[in-house]
Amino acid sequence: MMSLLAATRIFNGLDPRALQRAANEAHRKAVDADHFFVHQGEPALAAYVLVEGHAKILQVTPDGHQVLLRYIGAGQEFGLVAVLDGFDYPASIQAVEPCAALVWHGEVLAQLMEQHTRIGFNALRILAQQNQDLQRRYHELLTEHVEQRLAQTILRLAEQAGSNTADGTLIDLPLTREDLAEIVGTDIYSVSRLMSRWEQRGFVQTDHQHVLLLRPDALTSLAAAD
Amino acid sequence: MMSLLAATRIFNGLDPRALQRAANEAHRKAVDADHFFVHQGEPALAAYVLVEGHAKILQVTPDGHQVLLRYIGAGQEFGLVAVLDGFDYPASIQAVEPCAALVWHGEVLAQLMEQHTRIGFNALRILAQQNQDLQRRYHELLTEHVEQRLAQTILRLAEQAGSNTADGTLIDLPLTREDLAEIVGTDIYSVSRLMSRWEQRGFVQTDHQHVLLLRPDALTSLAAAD
DNA sequence: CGATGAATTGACCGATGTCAAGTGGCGTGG
DNA sequence: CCACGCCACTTGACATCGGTCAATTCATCG
Repeated sequence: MMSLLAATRIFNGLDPRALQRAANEAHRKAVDADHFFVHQGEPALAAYVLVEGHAKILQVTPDGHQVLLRYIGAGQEFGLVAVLDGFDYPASIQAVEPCAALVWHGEVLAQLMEQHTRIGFNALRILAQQNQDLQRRYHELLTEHVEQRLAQTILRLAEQAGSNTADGTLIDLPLTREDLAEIVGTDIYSVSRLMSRWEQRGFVQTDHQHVLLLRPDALTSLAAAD
Repeated sequence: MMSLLAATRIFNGLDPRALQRAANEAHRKAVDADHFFVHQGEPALAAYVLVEGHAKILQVTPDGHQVLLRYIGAGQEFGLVAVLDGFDYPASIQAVEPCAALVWHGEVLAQLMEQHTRIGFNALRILAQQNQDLQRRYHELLTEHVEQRLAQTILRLAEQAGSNTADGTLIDLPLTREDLAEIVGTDIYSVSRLMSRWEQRGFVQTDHQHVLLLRPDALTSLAAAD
């Protein structure tokens, strides 16, 4: 478990003794596919590091509109705001397959941070990167069209959850048209139309909730199109 | 200067000796209206706390498209990523009026953080709040129309930079139609049309780069409209 | 008083969201 | 094992929001 922790961004660069302490303080939590680790709006009491499976980070509006912010995989953390007082979880975390995570109570993690400033800097780095990522996508949303954003999205997913096959890169996630629509910020019809067109042109191949990326170069140029 | 620092989010809650140390390490930097403190993409070497004036935080795309993320005023900080190695500024900071700021070199601030974990937690809190704010606006962008977003924007600006007058809340910033367009993510024509309509209905009153908010309730209900 | 930049307004059109109808595949239960 | 129903997906027709272009007015400042 310690080597596992050493590979995470939040515990990166810690000396073995500190890692051991962190490991001792952790609990383990498993959830079934489609179930939630945490719900948006709840008081943020604990921070998590995913160790098995993939999960969605998503938000819902009062009117039921859902937005899928991103997917996370093993080694990635969520709920870091738990180290701060008075924060609620800003989003919900839903397992897309059976998942397991390590859990730290917020106060415990805060203590670890006080004694090992490295963890604090790591947390800052993580939040700063999330910020940059969000800013980039915010920008995309303001300035780019649905086709470009969908192309970007598929490239990003292939990068972070893709496995190489003989034909191309297969995205290892159950990915419905609705999921894609919630990421890109459109509806399933527009996604469907674009995917059909790309499939005809041989850029991608889709098969029941799975996407196989054949021509990343083609999508890259679509994404860049002015 | 110490009481000034004590009121900032980043140095909030520090004991006087630590405040004194922080104050000793700071430099002061002034810039004229329309000039920049930092430019997007430059290596982030220093962190700033604005002490006079207002500034814009903005991003540009290679194609010249500009996005105005938010305004900041006295006591607010920017460029905190400078405490981390290898980060570039994610946005540019432009003074909208003559401004002054306190400046810390990234490494100096990092040292302060190591010795006063409180600063680190403050920084985490700031980034977490920025994240939440961005997520909320990301969500708005995905799900809401231009009219709702413009209403939201004006309400937000009135809240953070408004002064109460006999007639209503005056937004104390030079605010062109283009500025609004860059915040909302639209063009000056759409902004102009909406503002005209609202002015006819008596919701707002505009006068050469200034906006006077007369009926916040009306804008609130517009912003909430489904 | 002319020049420059901000703002307005109308006409147009395209991207994209909405609605409707239909296909296909998979799992469940009879 | 079959049939039914559900769910994901597709496709077409249509409506509309809002972005683009063009022309004009207005205000400010040198």
